[in-house]
Amino acid sequence: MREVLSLTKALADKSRLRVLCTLRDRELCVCQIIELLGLAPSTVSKHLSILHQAGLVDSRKEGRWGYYRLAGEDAPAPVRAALAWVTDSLSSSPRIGKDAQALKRILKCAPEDLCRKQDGKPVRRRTSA
Amino acid sequence: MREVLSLTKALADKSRLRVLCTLRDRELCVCQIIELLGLAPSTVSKHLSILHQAGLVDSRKEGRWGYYRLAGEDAPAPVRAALAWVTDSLSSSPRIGKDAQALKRILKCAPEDLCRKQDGKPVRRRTSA
DNA sequence: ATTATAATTCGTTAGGTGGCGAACTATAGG
DNA sequence: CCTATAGTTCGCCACCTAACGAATTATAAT
Repeated sequence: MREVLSLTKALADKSRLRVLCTLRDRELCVCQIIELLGLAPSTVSKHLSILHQAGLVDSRKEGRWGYYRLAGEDAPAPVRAALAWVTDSLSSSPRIGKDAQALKRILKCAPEDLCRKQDGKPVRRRTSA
Repeated sequence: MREVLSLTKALADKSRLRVLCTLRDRELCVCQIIELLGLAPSTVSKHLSILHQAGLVDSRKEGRWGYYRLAGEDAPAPVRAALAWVTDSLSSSPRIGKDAQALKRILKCAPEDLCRKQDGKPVRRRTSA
């Protein structure tokens, strides 16, 4: 019961549903998810932590960069079923469609550019000469 | 998105998950659900209202008595999938097993007896004579 | 009609949750 | 070593929500 409840609680938030749907097709860097949601890094980190604790996403560290992806085939059946249900039920949602468009734009930027933008600083590589 | 979110929020509560699992096999009267959960009638009524608004349960009135059952085959696909996921994922939960046992006991009482007990009054039909 | 009662609605309260910024951690680069 | 930075943790605040009892509604029984 506790495991299922941690799943349903993790799914009971709009931002977290958006993250799961966006991760459906590709692994993403934290800074890319921050850009997508338009929320403070601390907030996004908390969301990802909740998804991770529920077992819905896996994560890996590569240097300073953190990457998240949907839980794989080795995940428990309830987790896999939940992911299938969510991504399926939301596949035709306008909001998720917009996110998919936004992701295309985000993927054109290098991750470091995103992080600079998030600090409110100009992207040096582009502003300097 | 809003519909899915109303579903996940409805599922993100222990009492509501217990109700759904208990309704898996049979329609139940409100007073029986109150007895099962051990919560105040007003609280249970709110829970049932949330489940109903999310489309997870149907209800009918018969005189003073209210009955609830799981949404049927005419329900939208996300609803049916959610119900299948929940009841399936929790089928082996100890808590749900206990509820199934408790339900057997509850079903042996007439509904009116349950309601009297809930008022803290003795069940007259049994205490008298 | 009056009373009893199954259930819901309302008002309140305590605890949970999402949001942010500041401080912190850990890694990359000078 | 020292600075910069990706990400997390912490502290705080605003809002939401589950819980209860009281009041209300609607139906059955006397």
